[in-house]
Amino acid sequence: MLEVNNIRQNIDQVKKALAKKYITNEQMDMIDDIVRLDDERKSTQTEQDRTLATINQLSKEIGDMYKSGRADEAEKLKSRVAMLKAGAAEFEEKQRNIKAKLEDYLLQIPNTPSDIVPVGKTPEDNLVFKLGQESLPELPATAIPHWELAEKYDLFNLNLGVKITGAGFPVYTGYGAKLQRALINFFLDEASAAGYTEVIPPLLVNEDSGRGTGNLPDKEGQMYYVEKDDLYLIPTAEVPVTNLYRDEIIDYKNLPIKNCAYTPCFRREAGSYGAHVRGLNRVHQFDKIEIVQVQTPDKSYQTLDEMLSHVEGLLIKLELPYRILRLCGGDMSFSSALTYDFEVYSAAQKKWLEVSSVTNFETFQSNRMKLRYRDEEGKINLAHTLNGSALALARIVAALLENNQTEDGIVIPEVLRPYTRFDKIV
RNA sequence: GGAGGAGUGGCAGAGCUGGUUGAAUGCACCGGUCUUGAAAACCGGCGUACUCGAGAGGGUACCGGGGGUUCGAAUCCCUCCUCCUCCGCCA
Repeated sequence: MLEVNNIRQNIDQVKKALAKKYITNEQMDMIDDIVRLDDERKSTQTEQDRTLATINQLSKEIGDMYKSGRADEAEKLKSRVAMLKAGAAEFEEKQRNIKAKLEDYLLQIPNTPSDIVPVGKTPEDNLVFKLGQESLPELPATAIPHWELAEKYDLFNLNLGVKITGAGFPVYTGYGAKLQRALINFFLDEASAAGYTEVIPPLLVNEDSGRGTGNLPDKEGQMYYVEKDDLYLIPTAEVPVTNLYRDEIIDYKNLPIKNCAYTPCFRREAGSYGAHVRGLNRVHQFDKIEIVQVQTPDKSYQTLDEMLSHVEGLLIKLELPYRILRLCGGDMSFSSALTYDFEVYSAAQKKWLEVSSVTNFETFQSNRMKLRYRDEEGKINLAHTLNGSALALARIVAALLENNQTEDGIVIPEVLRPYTRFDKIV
């Protein structure tokens, strides 16, 4: 959620920046309405406060009158207070309506993209910020996609998932399951080594948490919802881990906060079916290690770079061909100020698969969740929040299987062998 | 799930027969005096949000959340949430 004062002070820059996200004319108009509504909110508040102050004053006098036995005078004042109260109630009603509308508008305005976000509408317009290698691997003609490899080596089974749950819920078996566990441990160890504190959060969150990170109300349809208990299954560990600091004021000495968490992630992915979602390319449940940081505004972009190097380091160690994209305004998420996507090349499908998304939200999430910090001077400000996948498993597995297939088995990358305790899937 | 108790400032803990209580007191924390330095002692400061004001400073709201009674509520009533104790059930 954008800060009203920021909109107020930099309205032209805000509008210009939001044009890069291709917001609608309706949304553009809301920006002016927000300032107008905020003016109304202030003046109403002032009037209301004045009325309440008078009521408080009179109530005190009434009390004194009763104490000194002037009950008749008190009765007279009471009727005056009654009138004032009616007025105060009106102001309150007015104020409630203004605030609701203001909030409604504010929630519909996406975050302003950073200056360096490329202009563009679709994924084709994303900037290839870095290509991890000079050429892409070429597999022999006999190479097969990962879902066929899975069948050949009994690594995972989607039909079994259909039987016990439904489409998009893979059942990992044997080497496949072990590979999964090895990757989780590898990623967690790497994050710990990079200074992240490991967290195991709940996998279900309440509405306030969903709202805090911006998943509600914007992406309500993406999350599984448990109606009976009014809880949502997490689409990413970002939601519980960032919300750990909701409504907190953190001392600047304790920043940055660096947390990592492994969790399964649940996504409904409503409406996306067909050939491009085959195998592990897009599933409803997958495992992911997420890194989350809370940082002061002056250092958050430095932190973003640090997170990028961390993720890049993982891909290098896994010897996977990758590229880094800087997302264009039209392709980045509602809450993001700047996002880099990491894609790995899955050589049998000849496809780039997104395996990580690293984002600086600046104050967009912290404003929603009132996540603040106290600076050297004791002043309280909104913190910046950032997160990134490090990494998302299902697609990493897909690429690993495809790229490392040989005549006599699938070769496990060197760094993973201490974790898998086998060199090759046969 | 059933019965009972409780939720107050960073923490501990008063107030809860309604009226200078945004809230005693202690601890913690910050500044100062003293000291060679430290400790102790003493003095002062020490919530958040919104709002008015150039500033000094003022106003409003908040004692788990929401609603109600009243001229006036941390204090009374309703409701929801959470925690504790006992019983039941269970990994």
